[in-house]
Amino acid sequence: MRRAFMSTTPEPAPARLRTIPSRLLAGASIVADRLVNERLAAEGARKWHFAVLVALAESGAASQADLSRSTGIYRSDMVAVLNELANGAYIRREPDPADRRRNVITLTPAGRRHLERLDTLITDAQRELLAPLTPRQQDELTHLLTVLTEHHRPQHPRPDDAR
Amino acid sequence: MRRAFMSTTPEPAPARLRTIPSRLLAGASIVADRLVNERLAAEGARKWHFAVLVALAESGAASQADLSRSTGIYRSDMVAVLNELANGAYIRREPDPADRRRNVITLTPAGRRHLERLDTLITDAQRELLAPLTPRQQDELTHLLTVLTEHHRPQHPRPDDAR
DNA sequence: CCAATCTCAGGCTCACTGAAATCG
DNA sequence: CCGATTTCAGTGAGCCTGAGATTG
Repeated sequence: MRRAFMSTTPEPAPARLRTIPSRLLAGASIVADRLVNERLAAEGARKWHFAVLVALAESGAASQADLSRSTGIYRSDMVAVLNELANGAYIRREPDPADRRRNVITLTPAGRRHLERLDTLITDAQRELLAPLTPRQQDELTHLLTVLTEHHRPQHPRPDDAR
Repeated sequence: MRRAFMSTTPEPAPARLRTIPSRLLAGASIVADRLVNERLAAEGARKWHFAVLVALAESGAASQADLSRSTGIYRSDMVAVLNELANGAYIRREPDPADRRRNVITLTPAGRRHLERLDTLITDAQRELLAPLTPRQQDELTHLLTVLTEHHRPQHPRPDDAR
């Protein structure tokens, strides 16, 4: 039929599978994650590090539960992420004198610099991810995904009172 | 200091995080997967079951390596999926007389019926997923995701000769 | 000798649950 | 007693690697 150079016969996915939105989303998400992680590896970081640092930079000091809600990381996983960030001296974790159940997480100057480095890497990754689309299409995709996720909230059902 | 009446404050994600395409894709993918899995649970199935059954229905009998390439499931995981499908008598797995390294996987009549049930469930899930978008937007999203994933191939670098 | 297939035995990340200890 | 917070322990899916045995 098609007289192309199918030398190594890649065994294409059936049409019935290729157009399923949930499969396309999964595929795109894997591509995106791979791009992001490849970049962040240069700084020995993972995407959650970036999310936590951004949240701290935007809202100032916060408790772990606050960070969990604003970044979408589960409280259980937050512990490990904060340990890693504290090891790099990017954050400080101190008990809250006003409410001694809480830890207050604070961004250090080193953390702020780290954030700016990660921000560059993340931005590069997004650019590479969206490169095959026109600027107009990039905005449209972002918009459509925003509508989708907003509508299906609680997308992360609030890590804590998820019961 | 801070009065604690903000007990149920949802603590929104920072703007700097909310608009990052890779994060939006991850969020949408989670929503989609949850929707799909909730539906498939009614038949005790998972999404890979559907993918394998579709591939078999479209291309007829195939080896496990073929199925791996056309569905995107890794050869290691394929074994377990085929075991599960064989347990339900949805497929048969027999050695290929022409090439005794291979197994020939065949769809049974029960498998074909199972596929149609799963297809309905998957279709329902896609409809619910895309419900917040207009039909025009649904097509656009599918198109944009297709361009993205096609461009960034090998998205699953061909499970077997990935070396 | 090289390549492909099937299988097992892991790896890691991530979403998610349960429960204990502490505190308001 | 109730509810919120931190932490630990663990599950299960999904993506991915490596290696051995068999066959072409």
